[in-house]
Amino acid sequence: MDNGHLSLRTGTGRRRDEEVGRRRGEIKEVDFFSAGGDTGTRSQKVDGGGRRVMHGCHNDEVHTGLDLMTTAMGAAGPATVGEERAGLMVGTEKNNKMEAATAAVEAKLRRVVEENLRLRGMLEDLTRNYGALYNQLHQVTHHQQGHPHRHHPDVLLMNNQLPPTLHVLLGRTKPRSMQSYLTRTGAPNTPTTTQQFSTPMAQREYEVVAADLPSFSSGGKRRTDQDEAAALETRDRSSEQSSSDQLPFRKPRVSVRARSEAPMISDGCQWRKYGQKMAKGNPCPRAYYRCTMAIGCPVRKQVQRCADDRTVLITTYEGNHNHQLPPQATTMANTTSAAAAMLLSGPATSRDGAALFGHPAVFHHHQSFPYASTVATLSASAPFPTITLDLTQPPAGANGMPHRMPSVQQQPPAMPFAAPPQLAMYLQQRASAVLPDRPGLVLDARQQSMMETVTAAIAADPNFSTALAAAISSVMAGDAHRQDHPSIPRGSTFGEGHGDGAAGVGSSTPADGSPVVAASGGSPRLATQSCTTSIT
DNA sequence: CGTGTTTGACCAGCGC
DNA sequence: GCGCTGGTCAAACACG
Repeated sequence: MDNGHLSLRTGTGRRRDEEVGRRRGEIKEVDFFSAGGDTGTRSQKVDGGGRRVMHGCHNDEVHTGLDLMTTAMGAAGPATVGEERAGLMVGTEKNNKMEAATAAVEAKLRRVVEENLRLRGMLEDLTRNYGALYNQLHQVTHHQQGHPHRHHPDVLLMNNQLPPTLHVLLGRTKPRSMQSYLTRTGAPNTPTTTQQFSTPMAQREYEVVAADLPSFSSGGKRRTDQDEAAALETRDRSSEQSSSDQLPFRKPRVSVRARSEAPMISDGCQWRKYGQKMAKGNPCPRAYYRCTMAIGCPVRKQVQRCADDRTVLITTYEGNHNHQLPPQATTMANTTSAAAAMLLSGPATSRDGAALFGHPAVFHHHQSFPYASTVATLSASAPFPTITLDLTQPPAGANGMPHRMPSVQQQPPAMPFAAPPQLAMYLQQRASAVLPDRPGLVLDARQQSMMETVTAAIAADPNFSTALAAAISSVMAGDAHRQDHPSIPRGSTFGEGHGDGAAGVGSSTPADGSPVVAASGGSPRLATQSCTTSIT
């Protein structure tokens, strides 16, 4: 890339640059990446006298030609016939010179356009290679460090590319578990898997999933003999299966960052606290809950305040509910599923995602779905993928996202729950639009599993779902979408739209009195009290 | 008394 | 092998 600049800035063009720069202090760089046809136009500047001055390489001739014409036909016109004849002869000679100069300039322009295209190709290659290398570095870093949650490189990457409202993070949450997984699943007996991890694009080959295997297994302990036997049986069975349908011990996780003073976000399910631990690197304890809406429901969640910002509540869900969710959540379940499908259908979720990145069609997808690339880049990197929904940041255009309006800073209005069907339809349409050449998009098992987790974790509560929907919609649709569906808020920070957890219960509590509050059992007060003491 | 929380202990995995 | 850490269990406790 630099070569292009250097080679094209040498010679007369560079001298003229320097000259002009001395006189006016103007731009010395040439935009090589503007549209090929208007390269010359883009490099023109208007000097103080209104004349066009050409900057950059090979423009001297252009400037000369134009000046010849303007001076010949301009202010110093012929005064007499003789002078006119002489002028015509002179003009013919000048026309010939001008044509020659024009031809030379055109030839040079063609060369420059070709060079421009070549440089653009180089830039794209470099971009792709950088992305691939970054991911490799990321993977290596995570193998070497044991604290993926802290200053996650994915988050840094996303912060460069995503609107702040919704960070969809599909990354490994526990690197060491990969080794564990490989060990448990008999990696030595599955050379394909290990080889995949050692290849340059290894992170895209983590096609190990667990759709139908035990939805939740503790990394912990105290298994009964039956459990152990079942686990061993599962292991044996898994080792016999292809690597594309196994991840027997962990479900994908959904982590939600929400700014709330409440001790726990309302997600519509009933939870029973079964433990609390001090986690390393965080003065706030981590509370462990399991779903009690149905006997044997494997869903667990962890609730912890962010160490850096105590107002941020991090809730991590794991596992899939084995029971029906509240009916009012069905619509949003579809919505989140559609959103997850689209998020997970990013270009790099394919095995050759890096190669696809530069594909024109995919590039088009990036334009229409700006963070798909990020999702894709990260989606295949984890055996224990985690979707992180960051609802703590205002969906403002502070990061310069062009599709945002200043008004998004406004507090979102209470969202009518009638909106989600529209959003669901929209999301599903968008999911199709993202990959038009893959109309029958089929998620792999891991993606499907993650989708289920997303749905199960989020779908239960209208308020939570609304906030999530607002975040997703604001990111994906921008203001254009809001014009179509003005009832959808421009974004919502969970907990702000309906007050704190306790206060927010009223608006969402069903008439039948069934608990919608984030609580264990039917005692909201107890739950609040408990959580207040446990999450401080 | 039933239900849910608290909290210390236990266990497994991992790194050194 | 040892220590650290995350995750879970279960007895003790609190509350309605």
